[in-house]
Amino acid sequence: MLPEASSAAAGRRGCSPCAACTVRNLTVCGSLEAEELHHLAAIVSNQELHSGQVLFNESEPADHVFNVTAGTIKVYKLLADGRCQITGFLFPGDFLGLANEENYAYTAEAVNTVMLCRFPRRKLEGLLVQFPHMEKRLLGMATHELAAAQEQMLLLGRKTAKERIASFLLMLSRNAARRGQRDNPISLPMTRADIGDYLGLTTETVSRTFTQLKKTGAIALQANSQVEIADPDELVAMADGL
Amino acid sequence: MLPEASSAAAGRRGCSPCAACTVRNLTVCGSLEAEELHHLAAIVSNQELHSGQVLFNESEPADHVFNVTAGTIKVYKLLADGRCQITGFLFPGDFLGLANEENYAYTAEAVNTVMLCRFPRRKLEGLLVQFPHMEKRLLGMATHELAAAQEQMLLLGRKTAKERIASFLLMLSRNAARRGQRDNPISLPMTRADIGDYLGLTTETVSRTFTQLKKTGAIALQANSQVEIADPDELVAMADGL
DNA sequence: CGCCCGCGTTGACCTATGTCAACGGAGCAG
DNA sequence: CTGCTCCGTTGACATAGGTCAACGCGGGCG
Repeated sequence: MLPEASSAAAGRRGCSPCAACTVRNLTVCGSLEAEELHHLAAIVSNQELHSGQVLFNESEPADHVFNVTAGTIKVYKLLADGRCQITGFLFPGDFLGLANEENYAYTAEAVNTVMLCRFPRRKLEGLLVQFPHMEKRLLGMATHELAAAQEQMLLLGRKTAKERIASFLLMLSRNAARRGQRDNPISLPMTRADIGDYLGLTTETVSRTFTQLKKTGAIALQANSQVEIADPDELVAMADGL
Repeated sequence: MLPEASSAAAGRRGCSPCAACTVRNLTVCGSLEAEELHHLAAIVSNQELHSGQVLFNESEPADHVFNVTAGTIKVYKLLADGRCQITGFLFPGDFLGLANEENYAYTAEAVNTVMLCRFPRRKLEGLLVQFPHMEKRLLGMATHELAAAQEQMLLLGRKTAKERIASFLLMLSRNAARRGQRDNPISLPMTRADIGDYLGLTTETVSRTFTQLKKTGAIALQANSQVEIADPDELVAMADGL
């Protein structure tokens, strides 16, 4: 199954699959020249995951790093009694698996059908030495993620449920725009429980808050888990606690 | 005042101040050879801050990066109505000011008297090109911070007040150990309000939780804001929600 | 075709933590 | 010495959001 999907993808993309990659410019690979891309293509393999499948578990040996090319991944940490904190949703162009330690610091699980590029960590580290470009890009991406993490801490530590939901919707909207997709009716591939676990709320509170925003006319819920941002200014003001 | 402090520090350390730096091995500078250190020493200047002084404000142009050599810095983000989230406390050996964007993403303020090394960002970026060592180390530090940020999200999103305080104390203890200091009576240079703003709690809740831990015998409050961890195992269990 | 089962929603109620207020001690300034 | 002011602590009370429970819908499977 997997090899088949992999070769099919490679076939679609010609001799160097990476050269035709549609999300390349969003990620590490965007920093490379055609010649360098070949080195990358030589160590990459493709992988497909279905909803609910786990890519790797927290504290497993961190042998690979990945690039999402399609679908949505959630990344989370668990407490002993099952309490869950999702630390991020990853979309096409996002990178995951980077770790200092020998082991992953979190679990990664597919939210819907996901396509990934998979790189053996050792080999990628070898390439980093050859291509400082890439290391620089990686540092930039890590710095960017760090800023996002700090924003999320502000949300988790100090925002109300309404502010959290508003911030979340705006984040998704901006994220979609950054990836070149439409930014207004946004799609929520994840469940209410996932949203709750990301925002430090319960499903019930997420649901109630959505209905509240719907009633005030800030958003409109459409078919297929699409959400229309009816009043963007209002939502922005809400997200910032104004 | 500042130049005086700076030259005094340089004098104490001999011709290349960095060579004698006691926190060098904890930070970026630890990845450099003697020769490389000279390049770094050429662009560094020293700075002193007193309690409450702001090193830089959120959204100010990010022209410098810093290394803490003594004291404690708090780094925070504010909401329009004054709600505050401290995203980190920085101790000797910690690095701050890294940003992708043109501007700082947070405010940095001295908790007590602080000594810093200050690097012009442009010049440091120039050195990074020459010394891939350093870029690698920086990436490692960013990755480490990212893991810490995810841990903090779990804390803010899902832990109870007691679990937060226990986690906080253990974090400080481990941090002190990493810097080669004693790890048991730990010192809390920051106020209860600061601790609250870091843990997403109010001063009152922080205070109440400390007294609760004191009563159960898990910790003991000593003079000079020192806290003794009386029952480490108990505290660890508490921090993990067991 | 009809039955589950997972998901979202809503309601009633509960509680951890926030809010508001008072107070005592330590350090600093006059 | 004396009186602020800041900090930490404690108490009484309020509330946002959690918990528990019920229900409806829609899609996949038998």
